[in-house]
Amino acid sequence: MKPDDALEDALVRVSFRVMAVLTRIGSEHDLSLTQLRLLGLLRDRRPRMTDLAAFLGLDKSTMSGLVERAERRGLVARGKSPEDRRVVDVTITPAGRELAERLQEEVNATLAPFTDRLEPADRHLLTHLLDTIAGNSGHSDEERWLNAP
Amino acid sequence: MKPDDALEDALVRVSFRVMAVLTRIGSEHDLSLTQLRLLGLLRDRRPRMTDLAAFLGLDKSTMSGLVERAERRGLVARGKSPEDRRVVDVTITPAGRELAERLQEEVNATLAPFTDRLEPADRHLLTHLLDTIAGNSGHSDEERWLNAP
DNA sequence: TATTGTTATACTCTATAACTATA
DNA sequence: TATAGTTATAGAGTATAACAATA
Repeated sequence: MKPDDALEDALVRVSFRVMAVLTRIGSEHDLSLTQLRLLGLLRDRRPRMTDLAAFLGLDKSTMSGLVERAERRGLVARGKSPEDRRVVDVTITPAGRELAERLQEEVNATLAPFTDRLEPADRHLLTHLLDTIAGNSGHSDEERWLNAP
Repeated sequence: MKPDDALEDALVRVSFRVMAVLTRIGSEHDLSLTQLRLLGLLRDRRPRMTDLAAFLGLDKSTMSGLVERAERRGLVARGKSPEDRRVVDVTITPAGRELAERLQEEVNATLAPFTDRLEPADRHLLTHLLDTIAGNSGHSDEERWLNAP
């Protein structure tokens, strides 16, 4: 390991811990990490199946199963597009939205004791630094880092 | 969402991106995120099955399958403990260690372009802040955050 | 022909329950 | 009895390949 990979290592370590929190809270509601993310995505989007697969870095056939199981639980709905009748638009249901909001609150509440180890000024600083490496400051690179299955 | 959950949100967003990198690099070597982590854990440990399950937050039966598949690929080995003949110690093989090191290099190289968006001073600062919230500064809280399936 | 989505298949990951073997 | 680990089973997540419907 190169001598100055300390930041990369810290990022990976913290990420595993955050994922552990998400996995636990998800599983308490019978949701996988992927279903959790699906629900989060749908909160402010109404994508077609192909878009979802691209967002999540999954095959479209995987999306079919994912959405099918979420739909069976009443969390999302599938609607055929009137313009292009091949297309399936996916939407979140009221129940799905309610669950997504509750989950986010639980996640934030679980993370809070750890972020509270920092002074308010350091919290702002950390937020800014994370946004910078994620490319969320100014020009929205968003999603550039993701996917590529 | 409370007005000042910005840090929690940034942590979750960055973590998903880091996980996407790990997932992609793992899958290029036919390794799941869990196998990746298993290999990482074994680099400096020689745990029994039960310890591994606790570390990873998995059931012991899940560990059996995980280790069995890794063993079949020659990445890890199982050895019966001489003291307590119920116990199975898991070790990484030379091939497993080599792969683990290559993977870590790939991960760090993939993350580097993003961490390089920061000045060296900010990189050190971010590392310190991440270590602080993860509890890796001074008293080693380690693993406290993890698991709890 | 090309695109959108589903289905069939196969494998990994995961937990629960039942089991074996030690202690 | 209690603990360490495996096996049997079942379901979710995943990709590949083949397919249907639409463009």
